[in-house]
Amino acid sequence: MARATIEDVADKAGVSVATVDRVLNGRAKVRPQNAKRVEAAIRSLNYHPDRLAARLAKGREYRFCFVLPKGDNVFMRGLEQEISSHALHLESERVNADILYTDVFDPQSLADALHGLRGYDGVAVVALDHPKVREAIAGLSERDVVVVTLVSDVPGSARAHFVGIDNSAAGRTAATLMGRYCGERKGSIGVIAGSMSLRDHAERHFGFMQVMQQEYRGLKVLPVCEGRDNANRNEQMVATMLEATPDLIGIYNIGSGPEGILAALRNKDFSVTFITHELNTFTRKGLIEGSIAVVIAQDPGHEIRSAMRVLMARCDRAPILAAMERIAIDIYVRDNLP
Amino acid sequence: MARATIEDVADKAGVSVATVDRVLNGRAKVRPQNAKRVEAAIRSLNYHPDRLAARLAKGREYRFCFVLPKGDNVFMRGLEQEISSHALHLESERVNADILYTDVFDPQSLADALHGLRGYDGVAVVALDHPKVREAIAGLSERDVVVVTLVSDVPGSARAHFVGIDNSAAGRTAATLMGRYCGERKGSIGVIAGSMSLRDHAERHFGFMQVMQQEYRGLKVLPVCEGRDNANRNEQMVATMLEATPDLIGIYNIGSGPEGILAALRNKDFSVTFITHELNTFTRKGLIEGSIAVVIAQDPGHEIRSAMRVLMARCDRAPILAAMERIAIDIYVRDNLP
DNA sequence: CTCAATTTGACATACGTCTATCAGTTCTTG
DNA sequence: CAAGAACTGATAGACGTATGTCAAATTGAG
Repeated sequence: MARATIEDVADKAGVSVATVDRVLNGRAKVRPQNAKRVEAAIRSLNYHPDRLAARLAKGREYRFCFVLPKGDNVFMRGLEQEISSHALHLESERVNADILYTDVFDPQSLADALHGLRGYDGVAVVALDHPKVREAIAGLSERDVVVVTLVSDVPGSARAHFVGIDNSAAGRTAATLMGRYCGERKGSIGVIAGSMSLRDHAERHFGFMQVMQQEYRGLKVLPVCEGRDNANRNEQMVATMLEATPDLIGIYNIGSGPEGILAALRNKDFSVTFITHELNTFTRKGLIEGSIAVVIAQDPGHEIRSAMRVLMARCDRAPILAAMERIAIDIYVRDNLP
Repeated sequence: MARATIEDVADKAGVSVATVDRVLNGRAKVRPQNAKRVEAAIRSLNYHPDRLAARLAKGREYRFCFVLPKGDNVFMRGLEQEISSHALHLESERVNADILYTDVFDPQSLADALHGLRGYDGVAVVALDHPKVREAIAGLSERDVVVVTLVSDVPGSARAHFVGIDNSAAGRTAATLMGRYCGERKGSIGVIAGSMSLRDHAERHFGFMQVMQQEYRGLKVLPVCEGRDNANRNEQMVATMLEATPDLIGIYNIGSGPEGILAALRNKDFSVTFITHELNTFTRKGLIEGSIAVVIAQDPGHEIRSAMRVLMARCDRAPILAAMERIAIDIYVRDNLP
């Protein structure tokens, strides 16, 4: 048998389609007795409104805004590219996606940007975990704007969903691989981060330390060096580190700017196990030539598509499919590159 | 401005909507001169038919059939489960998915099953690479049934698409991780497969050997043991192997039945690096307790969703988004389990 | 039992496309 | 240049839902 329509429901419940519609969309008062019968009919026919028809009828346009950090962070630029290429693909789904750039490191300007957004049905934001930002998210939410956090979460805020990975698990993953790759060898492990005030960096570091301390006591983890995700600073820091630490056998790069670290390691003949995050031209090349042992990544394409799907579903008050929206912690070695 | 409709195109081209429709859907002959003008109008307005409206109007029902091996292979049962749970989810997309079970190891019965399919718009098949199967796929294709191969490909056949991973790359990935995990240690590596006549197993073995021979000469790879994916046989084979090979330091399990291998390794105190395929209750538990070092996997949920999307797109003659349909070779360690 | 308030039903229009029909126009061909 | 063939336009109905209007039915209060 074909799908049930709203008319079937009306027949079954012995009321008119108008009344079914009133129940479904809370359009007007319906006597409880009738509402009950409608609901029973819906259940017994397993009726679900046809989303296609509903969207067509509503002529709804989804207006979304993606709020991204400006700057030359390769990963963020990748996200940006995915957004534009998807907005194109989604034109047939009536999705309009704008991109707004803000300063990553300044909670106030991010909060201001969020407060200034008008006319959007949904907002996806690469957020900073700060009270001002949390409050801005609450503000949007109150105005019925669906908010999802992207890549970096603001736990406990009014966001409807977080699209991204568990960063402390990512850090633990890095540690396990570092420990296993180093095997029986003993020595020091250097850790480079962008800034420990970035929640994702701090979380990765936390997870990394947790596993290293519990399971790989033979490896001595050096204090974090903060390079602000800048390749030149990273290069300099690693060069210094190499001089000061003759027994350095591994480096974990928590943030961006791996090319600086690679430059500093150039003449170490791949003897230092280097684990870093995110897949891009530099890290891809590093994996292939052997200078990078492992890359831990999240798929920006998946994240953008997931954010769009979640925003759309939330706007329609439709359920989402958890398994489909889970963002994986991807491990790449030379041989499983996409 | 809002999306262009078929009417806008008709106006712009100075013809009627009927003519535009004839051009779009090849419904009847249109004078070349008019066809040109319509196409120009489509381009200049960047017109794309609204898929929602089109689907609604066509009232199209997609009828798909998934052809899976019968038996108790955990991975296949996982696929099955994903199909049913998705068919449910896709009821709102008008997708009907049946499942047909066949004998994996018999090309003739698979070919017969394929020949016997009637009334489907699309077929997804976990195939065997055999001339009879290839011919059966060609037959379906001629009757305008879209065929995609799932998990195991039939290269050079008339299938429209392959949904699955590159198995020789998966084997290489396993080898790289095995080599790195073993580090400086020297010793023997055991390899267990279901059957080398299964294309995916043979390919994984090929990739594994390729990397081991080129890069990890210190490790001696033993000849493949074929256990028909049976846990008991696997257990027995590994027990024998352990006795005969005192320097065994790693096992690569190409196929299914890891629980047998785990049983045989029980009292080895995790000193053997065990790498196996696919995520399930056994391998998940093994990763957590430490008896399995790495699991190489493909996401069955993703594969089913991808197969459905590809089938739908091909039926509509719509393009697919390659990046979205790429199935990744997933690497799991204890810390990045979903 | 009456009157007003509340609830309901029937119907119309719209969303953008598909499909079909039929009369009307333009083109071929002899 | 007439007859037939090839093409085109106008229009209608369908898909399943949303939304609005208005009259009819039901209810509750007094």
